[in-house]
Amino acid sequence: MKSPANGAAAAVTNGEGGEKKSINPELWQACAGPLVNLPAAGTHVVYFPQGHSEQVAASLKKDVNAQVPNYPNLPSKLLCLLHNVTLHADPETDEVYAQMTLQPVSSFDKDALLRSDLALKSNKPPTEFFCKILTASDTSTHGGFSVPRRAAEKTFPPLDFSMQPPAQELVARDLHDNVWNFRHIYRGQPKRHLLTTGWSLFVSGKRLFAGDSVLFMRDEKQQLLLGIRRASRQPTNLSSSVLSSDSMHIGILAAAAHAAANNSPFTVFYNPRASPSEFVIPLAKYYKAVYSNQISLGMRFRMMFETEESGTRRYMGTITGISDLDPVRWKNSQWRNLQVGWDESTAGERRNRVSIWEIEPVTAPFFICPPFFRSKRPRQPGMPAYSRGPCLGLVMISA
Amino acid sequence: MKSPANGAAAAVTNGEGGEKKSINPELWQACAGPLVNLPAAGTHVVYFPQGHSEQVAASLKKDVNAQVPNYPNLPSKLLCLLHNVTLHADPETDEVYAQMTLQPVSSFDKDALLRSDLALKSNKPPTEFFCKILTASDTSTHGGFSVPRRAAEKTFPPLDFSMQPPAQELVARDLHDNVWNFRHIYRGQPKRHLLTTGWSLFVSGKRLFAGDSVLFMRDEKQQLLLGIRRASRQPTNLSSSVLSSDSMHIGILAAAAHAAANNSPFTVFYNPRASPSEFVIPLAKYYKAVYSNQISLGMRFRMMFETEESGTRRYMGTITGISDLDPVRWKNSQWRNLQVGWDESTAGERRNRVSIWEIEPVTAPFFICPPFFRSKRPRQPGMPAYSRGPCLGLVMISA
DNA sequence: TTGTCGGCCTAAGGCCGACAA
DNA sequence: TTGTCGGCCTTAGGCCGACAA
Repeated sequence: MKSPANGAAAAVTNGEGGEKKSINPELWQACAGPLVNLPAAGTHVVYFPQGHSEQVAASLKKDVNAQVPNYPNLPSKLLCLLHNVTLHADPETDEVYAQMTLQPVSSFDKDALLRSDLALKSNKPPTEFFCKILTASDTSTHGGFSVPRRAAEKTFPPLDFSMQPPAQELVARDLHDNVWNFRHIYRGQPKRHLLTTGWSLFVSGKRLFAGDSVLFMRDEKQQLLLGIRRASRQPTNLSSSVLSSDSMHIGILAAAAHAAANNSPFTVFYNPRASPSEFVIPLAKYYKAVYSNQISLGMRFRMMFETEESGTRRYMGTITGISDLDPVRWKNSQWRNLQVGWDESTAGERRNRVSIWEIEPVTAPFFICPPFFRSKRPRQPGMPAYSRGPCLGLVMISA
Repeated sequence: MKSPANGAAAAVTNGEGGEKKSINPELWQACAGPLVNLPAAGTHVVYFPQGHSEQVAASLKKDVNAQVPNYPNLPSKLLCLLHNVTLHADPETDEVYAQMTLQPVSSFDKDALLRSDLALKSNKPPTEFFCKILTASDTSTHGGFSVPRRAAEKTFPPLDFSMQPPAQELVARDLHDNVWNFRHIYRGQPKRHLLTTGWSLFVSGKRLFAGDSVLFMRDEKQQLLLGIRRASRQPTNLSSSVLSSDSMHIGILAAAAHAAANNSPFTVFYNPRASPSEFVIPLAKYYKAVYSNQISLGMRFRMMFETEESGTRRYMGTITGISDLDPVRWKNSQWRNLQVGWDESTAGERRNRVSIWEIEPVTAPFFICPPFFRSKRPRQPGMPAYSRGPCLGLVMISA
């Protein structure tokens, strides 16, 4: 739990048994976005096959409602021990994703909950970086890259201003540890920071277009790191030539069902920029949300969203309904079972369904010493059904 | 069964519900290679999940022996009705593949066998085309494409030799119906055919390298068609960021098992250049092989292979063993259960295991009126077990 | 017959400050 | 502060026949 970036081991695997290079966890996190929070290896998590299926659907631009058979023996959530987390980046597109090895377990004890909670709280603050959305000028072959002033001053090594014009060579490494060289110069009238020589090689090599983002940061050795984020939400339906989308959906469910039936480990890939929501939730986060928040119609809440330029901001909303997202296949599932409306009319693109662990209720702030640290079943009967009922199946036993 | 290219419907789908453009079946076939023979829609086939699994493994450069659970209820072969065949090409790589909708059936009648046999025989001879492996000069930015003399004379529109030098504009369409323009000129000392202007755009657009192949053909309207074949056998493990390879293998098997249990349709993708062998076999082809060929150790046979430049040639070999490829998961499977040796020492790269329908026995040539057109079980007990036993499950009933 | 090279010309790449949003 | 443009120079692209495999 003390390894970098939420306990995730960082590795790139070039195919089976291929050479492994380490991926910088801070750079991975920066590329993944400020809302992504991977659970720590060795802790307990709650896995939602429904959300996993959604990610596949999103990756394929396909409807979830494919010809997928029902798996009546597969519950809508699985309590799992997270054995392993490795960070990856697609060698072609630099798309970041994480591989997690999960093992279903039938129960957890107080200690597991404490460890999960501790891991959540021990998250390092994210490393500082700067992120710029590329303009038409940045990506044109005609010129170089215009570096925002503050970004250059904060992230790049200082220039020697006795030179005329001040300039230096920058060396930056990407997620695959590939080296990129840039000429950094401070010139023009008015003066500004520019990357010239080497920049267009980077743009064409990564196939960047206006609207995509580039980000720079420095690691603990002060070395420059370089990541990208693509704007184009167009799902790369590359895999379609190998496997039908039906088979993929079935594969997800069958793998989880098989693992659940045998309590055997299974592997999932989480792609933060492809998926609308995380589907492997730290146990403590899940538990706090379900047992601390009393959900009711009309309830007010806040929720974090990512802004352009990789910032975050909260939006206010109201719970307008509580119902199953898929009443046929996933009855009584907590996966995005809250229907919501948003305060701001510009919030049209925001999702109209969320899960309880994604929101912060405004009426009932979270207390430092929540009731769930009592042993056994923390709540008595008589509470609202939606905050308790679906929790059946997550059995906490005394240590 | 009279539609072009073995009854396959030709379509490109750009994602779910996207615009559909037709794929030229002759061009698809030329890109797929001379050995590929798709079964006709509406006929019966035998589907081998084991072979399907091999294709996924090959696409991922992964071992088949992943953490895939056993599916004891899934037989090693499924008799299916082939509802639908559509031809596709990956929009990124031009990789060709076919999508087939299969429905497991429990039995077939004489008529089904006859229809399958008829479809096999009604295959049109493949359209003529020329295929050239690109040289370093062809792909360098320094020059154009050197067209083999015969190819230019056979496939391109004739030049006007009164011009000095003789030249023309060529317009060719690729699998996606994209148009490529080339200047075709006959010049130099000695004289030769060249493609100049437009060629390098094509090379960079398709990301071609020396060793890849390009092929030209003309359709029935005398329009020029243009396809590519990549040399690089490096599997594009693109899909790895979406689905773990375990889930893919499980998905294949679970989809087939579910369909088999319910006699419901399912969809498979067949990628001729990724897969070592076809895994959807026309019923008649399977039946002839299994019931006409008496396999024994030491038996001599011939087998077709694809040469460079898209030709075919036969190699001679000897059966050296008969055994299960995977005795644990696929017991008594006919999938590549023949161990073979090859006459030519240069045959080192050829497979050491084949399936019975892939070979032509030298000792027992196929007769025009084989015994399997008799109704009911065509052979009596007492025949070698390997040519009969595994056929259980394919039940032919009288019409 | 066709792959590669040197010569030569041209179009695209790429560095610059001007200017304005 | 920074996005886009015109000016101007450099480099890589690309067309040619020579030559040899």
